[in-house]
Amino acid sequence: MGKEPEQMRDIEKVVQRFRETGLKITPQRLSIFRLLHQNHSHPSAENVYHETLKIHPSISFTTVYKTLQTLRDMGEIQELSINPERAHYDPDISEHVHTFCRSCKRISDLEDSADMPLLMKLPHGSPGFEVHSIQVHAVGLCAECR
Amino acid sequence: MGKEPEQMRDIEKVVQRFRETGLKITPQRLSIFRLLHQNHSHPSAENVYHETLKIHPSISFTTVYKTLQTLRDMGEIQELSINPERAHYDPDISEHVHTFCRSCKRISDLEDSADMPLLMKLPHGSPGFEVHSIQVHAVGLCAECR
DNA sequence: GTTACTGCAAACAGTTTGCATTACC
DNA sequence: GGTAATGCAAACTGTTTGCAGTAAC
Repeated sequence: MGKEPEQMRDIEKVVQRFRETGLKITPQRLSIFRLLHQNHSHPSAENVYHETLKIHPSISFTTVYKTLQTLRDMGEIQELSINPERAHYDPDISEHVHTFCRSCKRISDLEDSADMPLLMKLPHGSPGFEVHSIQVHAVGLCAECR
Repeated sequence: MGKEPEQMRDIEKVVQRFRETGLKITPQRLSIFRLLHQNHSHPSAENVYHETLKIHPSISFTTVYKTLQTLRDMGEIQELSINPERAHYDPDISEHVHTFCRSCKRISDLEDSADMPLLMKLPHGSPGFEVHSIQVHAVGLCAECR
């Protein structure tokens, strides 16, 4: 069956944007792209590094770090400021609510974000402030940690 | 005229909670309490340190840092994870929307948070997740930086 | 061949801790 | 007097950079 078509399309799009911008497609980068789109656990840079290490035993943290920066600057992924200890990354750039567990530090998507579109209109009314994105974080304890 | 009654009450409450918990009221801590309640600019630990330095020229960053931790752990202030570079603190623990300017890094309160109570109900529906607080951040550019 | 990426090592910045001294209660 | 806070200095952790060698195009 191969890979899921959704992910393949996502990765193809990123690859195309890289080529258009004159950026190079390296095996390391491809692995990072794939990892981000397969894994929806909102990994930190360190997490991404350790995972890609399984495929590229000689990849450096610097490469992972710089690739994440590039993707973020292109708007292909969003950098989450939820965990004060480190940044986490999300390939899903649509606006949705995250839950953050204070105990295990896990970040999850809130499934039922039905009212989100309505919610999004809210801060656009701020006088003079140009909203690029909205982050909504529910901070607390997950089912396992309670 | 003296101090505004609101602030005095807030500070009195904190002082009382400290006494009840067996924590000591020092001049350094009092200055930090006052500063937090007078200044609504969502200061970082460094900001608080530099401001208190004007009153206590020998205060250390460690003291400021530890006092902020204590206040946060007591739930008297909230620690904001908006700016990935550093933590900011807010004595207003009511749920309200913050704007964060990518350029000048300033954090402000969104005045018009009328729909906030409605908004707050949303993530409480997450199965098994116990919500302690909700942070809503509008990230973008402020009027001055545009 | 040219240009950009990789990976190393080192620098950085904010945060956190251990401990002796000092101050509050 | 007993207990906790202060302030110093140093350790820590995640983030960021400079640069020589390497690989993509």
